[in-house]
Amino acid sequence: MTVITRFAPSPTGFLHLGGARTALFNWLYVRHHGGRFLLRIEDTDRARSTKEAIAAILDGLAWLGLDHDGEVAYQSAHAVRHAEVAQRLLAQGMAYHCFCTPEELAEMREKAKAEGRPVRYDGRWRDRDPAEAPPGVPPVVRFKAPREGETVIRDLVQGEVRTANDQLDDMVLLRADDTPTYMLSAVVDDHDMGITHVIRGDDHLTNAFRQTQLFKALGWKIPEFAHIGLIHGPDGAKLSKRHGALGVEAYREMGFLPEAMCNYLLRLGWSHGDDEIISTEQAIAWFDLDAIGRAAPRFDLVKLTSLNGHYLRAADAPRLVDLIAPRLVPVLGREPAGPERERLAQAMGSLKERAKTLVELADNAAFYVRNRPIPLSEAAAAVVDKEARARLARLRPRLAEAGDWTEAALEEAVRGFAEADGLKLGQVAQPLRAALTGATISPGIFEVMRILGRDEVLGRLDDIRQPAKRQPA
RNA sequence: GACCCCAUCGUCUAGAGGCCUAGGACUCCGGCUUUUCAAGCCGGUAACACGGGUUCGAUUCCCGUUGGGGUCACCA
Repeated sequence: MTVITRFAPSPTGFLHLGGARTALFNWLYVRHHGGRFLLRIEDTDRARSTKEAIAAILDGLAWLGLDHDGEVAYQSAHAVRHAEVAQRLLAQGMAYHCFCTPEELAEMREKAKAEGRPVRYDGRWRDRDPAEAPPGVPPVVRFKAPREGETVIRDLVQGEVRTANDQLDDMVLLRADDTPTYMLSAVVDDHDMGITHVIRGDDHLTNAFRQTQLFKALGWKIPEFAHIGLIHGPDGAKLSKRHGALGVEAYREMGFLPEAMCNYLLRLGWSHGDDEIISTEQAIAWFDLDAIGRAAPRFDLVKLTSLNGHYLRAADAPRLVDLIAPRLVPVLGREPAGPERERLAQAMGSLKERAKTLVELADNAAFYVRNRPIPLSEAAAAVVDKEARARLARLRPRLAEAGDWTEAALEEAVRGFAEADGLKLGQVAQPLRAALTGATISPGIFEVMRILGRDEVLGRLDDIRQPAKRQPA
């Protein structure tokens, strides 16, 4: 049997973390077993669905590298088919017209609540003659759900879960305006698309019971279900706006790499022994549903950040230069060009060890391409006091005359100077660092000098002699 | 409230009756290295929610309690 899964987001917002993880699991399951991963936009609520949301979801998936097979399906395009299925159920006596008004329903709910009874539709039109229908009330079509017995689903993650049928009321299939509801659309589309495995958030677990009943009534094969725990915030409650729940594009903006995001999301609720760093290839080879934990995991930005640091260090220089180039526009006024990019590429090796996000990386790299005179941080300004400036002034000719502009030669020159002056290396290196990078923290100073080049180094040393002309950082 | 689900360090988790003196990762704290900061390496703090069973033996199985979560729309 070919495995066919789907990711079926409703386009009412960005691709949030939970959705991204659901998509990832669906994608991995298919890539592992061989099969098709379909994408279906559940836009049956046309009032809340937007083009922007669809674009954001598509962008998010593309960024994460979760490519789907075939064309994107839009659920709204199948509305006629869905309605036909409802009519068929109606004709077979497995569904019925309900003439309750919204007000009547609200009243029913309130009364049940007040009496401490479960809030459900009481089935008052289930066996009533449509001839008794009140005038002017357009009916909805409700599913005639079984009232006895129980519905059991064998969930691939949650195990066997059962619910008494009297806990489930008669759901609406077709609204008063004849449009299909989610419950109907999802079942019909899953059947029509040949979905074999429904992997989705745990919040759909109760829907699985109703959908199972519908599948049965229609005489269709029921797909396998796998309900994965929802991602929770630090306080244990479902990730929501109040936790600052963000779309994946926000994490991209914060400087996270897609591979770090995928690795993090994969390890959130799923594990393979003690493995932490897992490549996409390994993930495909190892992934399976039975290793998914049943409990809801909490989102931990610190761990994501740490993982991102790892992938940043593993990334190659040209790619990182490409990624930070747009982030350098604020300091350069434009994206870095040829020679600047070359300089950045050379510096990337040691720069990436000092950053956990692309934001940090760009910040730390900026001094390499800044125009002179470079601004000094407060701490750096404090380092280059009068004495330190005098020291640098004495060092300058030595550098100007240095034979080779290699790290070894530069180190020898600076160390020799420090020794001759009876100084510790740090007493020379820190002022030098401040003058050349504008900060008290940077990669090794000799590497910085080498990459900056003799002219730039001497120029920046000259700049430091006229502190009055500088702008504060 | 009803129904359903869940429960190992702060967090993500390993563990599928004796391999557990409960392992790994992140965080945190030390140390090494050192021109700063990282990275790296070494070391440390930190958990089986509670109560009953079952068993020669429970983190692992069963029941209950507690705690947490999810769902109860003409939304998806």
